[in-house]
Amino acid sequence: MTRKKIAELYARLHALDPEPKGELHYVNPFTLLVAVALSAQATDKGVNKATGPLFQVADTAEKMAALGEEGLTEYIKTIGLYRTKAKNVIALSRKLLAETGGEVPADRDYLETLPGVGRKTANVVLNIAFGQPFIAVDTHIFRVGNRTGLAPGKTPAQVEEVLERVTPPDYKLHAHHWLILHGRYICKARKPDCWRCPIADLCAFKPKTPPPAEGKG
DNA sequence: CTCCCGATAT
DNA sequence: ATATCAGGAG
Repeated sequence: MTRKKIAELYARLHALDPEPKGELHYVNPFTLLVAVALSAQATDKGVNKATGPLFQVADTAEKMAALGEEGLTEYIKTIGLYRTKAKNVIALSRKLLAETGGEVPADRDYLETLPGVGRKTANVVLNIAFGQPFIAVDTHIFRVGNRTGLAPGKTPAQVEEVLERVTPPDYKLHAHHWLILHGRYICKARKPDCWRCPIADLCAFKPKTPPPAEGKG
């Protein structure tokens, strides 16, 4: 995609949503870290349903560690991959407690040493909790980057590298949310709503199926 | 590459 | 019924 088209793409997403926000619930960097760790292969709504009661009881590494694996499991049983997640969240809470006193460091290399925390989760925490211009590539952004031609890549790491390189500096802080929200509500995995897409004319993907029939208005 | 794994949309 | 959902580890 040309630099001109890329600038136009971001300008439109910006105009439509000047202050885009994520939909995972959290109250501090630690709860954001946990919420994102729980969100792998799960919906935001499902995660929020579980973290509501959970964070009321445990909103710090110390309290989370005190819950223990069995205690945490009772809160997150409704989330997919819950056994692995319970193990990881308790382990990362204990690790933070031992190594930083429970504080979440704004350091990507350190964050990636935590169990259950990879590149994507670390980038989300740095971007959302600490306001740093990193672009976390999740399933939505991976799809949007490839479909549109904005950031093609065979792996999330490649897509991230391209996004980092082609995204104008002024847009880097919000690029993550713009692209993820676009992917969630317009550029959907199964049936993308290209007919109401604000950047369709800039996009490499051309749908074969026509828009659904209008209800009588 | 496989495994993990319940809820929801289609 | 099945694809998908704010992935990460072995």
